[in-house]
Amino acid sequence: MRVRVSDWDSMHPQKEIAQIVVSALQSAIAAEDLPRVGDVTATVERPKNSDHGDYSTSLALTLASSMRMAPRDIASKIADAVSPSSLVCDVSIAGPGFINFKLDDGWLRSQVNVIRESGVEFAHLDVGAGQKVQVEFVSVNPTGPLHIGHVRGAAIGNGIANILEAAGYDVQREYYVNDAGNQMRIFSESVYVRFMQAQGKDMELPAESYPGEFVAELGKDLYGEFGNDLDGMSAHGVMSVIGPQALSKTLENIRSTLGRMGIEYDEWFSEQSLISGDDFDNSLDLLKERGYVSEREGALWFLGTKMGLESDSVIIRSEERGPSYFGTDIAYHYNKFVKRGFERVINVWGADHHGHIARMKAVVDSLGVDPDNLTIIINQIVNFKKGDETVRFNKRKDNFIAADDLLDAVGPDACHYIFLERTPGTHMEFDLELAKKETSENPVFYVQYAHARLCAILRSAAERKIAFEDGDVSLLTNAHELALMRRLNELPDVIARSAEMLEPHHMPHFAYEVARELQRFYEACRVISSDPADAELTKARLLLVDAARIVLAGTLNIMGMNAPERM
RNA sequence: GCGCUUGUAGCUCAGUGGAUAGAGCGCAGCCCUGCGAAGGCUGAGGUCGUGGGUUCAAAUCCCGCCAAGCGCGCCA
Repeated sequence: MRVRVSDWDSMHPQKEIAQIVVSALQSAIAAEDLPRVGDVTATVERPKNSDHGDYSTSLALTLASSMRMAPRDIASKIADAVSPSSLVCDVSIAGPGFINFKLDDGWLRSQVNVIRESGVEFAHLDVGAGQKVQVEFVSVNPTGPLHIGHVRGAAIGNGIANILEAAGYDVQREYYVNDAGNQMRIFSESVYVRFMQAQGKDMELPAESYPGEFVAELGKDLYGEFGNDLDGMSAHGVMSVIGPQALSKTLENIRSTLGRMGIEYDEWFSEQSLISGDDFDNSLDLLKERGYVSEREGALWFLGTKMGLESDSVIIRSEERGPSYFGTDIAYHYNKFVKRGFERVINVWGADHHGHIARMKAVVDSLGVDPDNLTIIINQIVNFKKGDETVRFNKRKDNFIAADDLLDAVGPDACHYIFLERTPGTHMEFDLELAKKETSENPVFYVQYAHARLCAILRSAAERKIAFEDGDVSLLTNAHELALMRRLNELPDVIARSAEMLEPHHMPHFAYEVARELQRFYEACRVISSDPADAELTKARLLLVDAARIVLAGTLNIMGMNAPERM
């Protein structure tokens, strides 16, 4: 028999209990209390109803048919075989055959000290085992500032990267800069026309152009900087000077917006470098070698149909023989997997690119890389709501709202929280008024307020010169104290699940639950007491408050948010 | 037409094939001589879009249908 617990390697309660279940099952079988079975996966979940304990497994129900026994009988054999541990104080059988586990109060209390000693790292895992993972996100064309729709991808990509880091992966954050191809040429031409207009020349934008204000300003600025030096130069010459300048200014604009969100990239990867270097040629050679390329109608095609796709796609266009966007994307993924050796790549894309997923997976496959190593996360577009009115934006018409406007209006923290709170697949509605509200209607505020309140208590203790380092956690016996400790110790489970499923939305939900448990505790348990008889209890509760502060701040930080000490 | 995504409380959203489907907001009511009331407690509110199927067990998996969003280029 082979028993699989899960893929997790490091210590957290859920996984510990899964191991307890597996050992119990194995020893019950060894003792011939239960029949032998084939492969078994032991899943331990957190029951919805807290009356059912802290953790629960339906293993007995799953085994019932293969063991030809009543589920409750199997459950009781497993439960009897559970060996004692400091983690669990009670194992019981309930319902049709669930085995429920209750965490030991003493263990929960000891964790207060563990959290205070190790900081939020107490919840960090080694499931990633240092595996090289790349998270590529935002990657908006550098032809203008980010708009509000891009902020969701930024929050999600950054959140996933932070979570994977906490789970022990070696994470690289990357922005793919589309600085080659058609779009870039049109951008350069638009900037050039605006540049000439700033000079007073009567010139009109070509049919294909970026008519926006941003490009107009860019042309004006560049004229201010370079106008005199470029006098009398050919159009081509001028463009070759101001084109790259316009690009770097635009990238600087994007970088600064992301910087406001606290997002820093390890690499801004140039599309052009794939062509000027040898990645494009090498990836093409590899595909040719493996038989996935053919020439037809003057163009070079990727034979997607050979991989089960509906159609083939152009790699090199017939007319000017330039690589298509898809062509360079092949080279880009070749570079990621083959050249740079990422074991796993996660791309966060907007919903308008979902048609590209199957193609990209097929490309990776045909390059000889397991397509499962490429995960593409699609975030649906966002509707913004102001009161009852839906705010529409449209890039073509240039009436889009800049990401910076959103950050000005509601702040980076609210953006992180609200975008992370919903799963990427929801066609979500962002309520602008709510995000701004400084009341408990707004979960962002509720959570940050809870943290500020903890800090206020600790400040107050400091002012009263209460030293609590030597406090005794065994005095923490109140139901609200225990409920809070239970919650704090979920963080490793939450990180494990978020990392495994690549689902950042568990983080804000957890942060909210911590804040709520905290407010209940605060309401029920006076922390700093003026009664000398309570001096020891005060110290113990301050230890708990400090541990809660560490967990809440750590959670917010993983979400890319600040944990304010005052508000 | 084809493909992808979504459909759960009045609204915004969670929900790992499992136990009585949850939370927030909103609504009704209640609670503070002290650490931050920017808070806490209680209650009402559901044909899980719809029709079949698989299963000991389905909001969850499979198929059909309906509705919404997005995409189907030698654009990126």
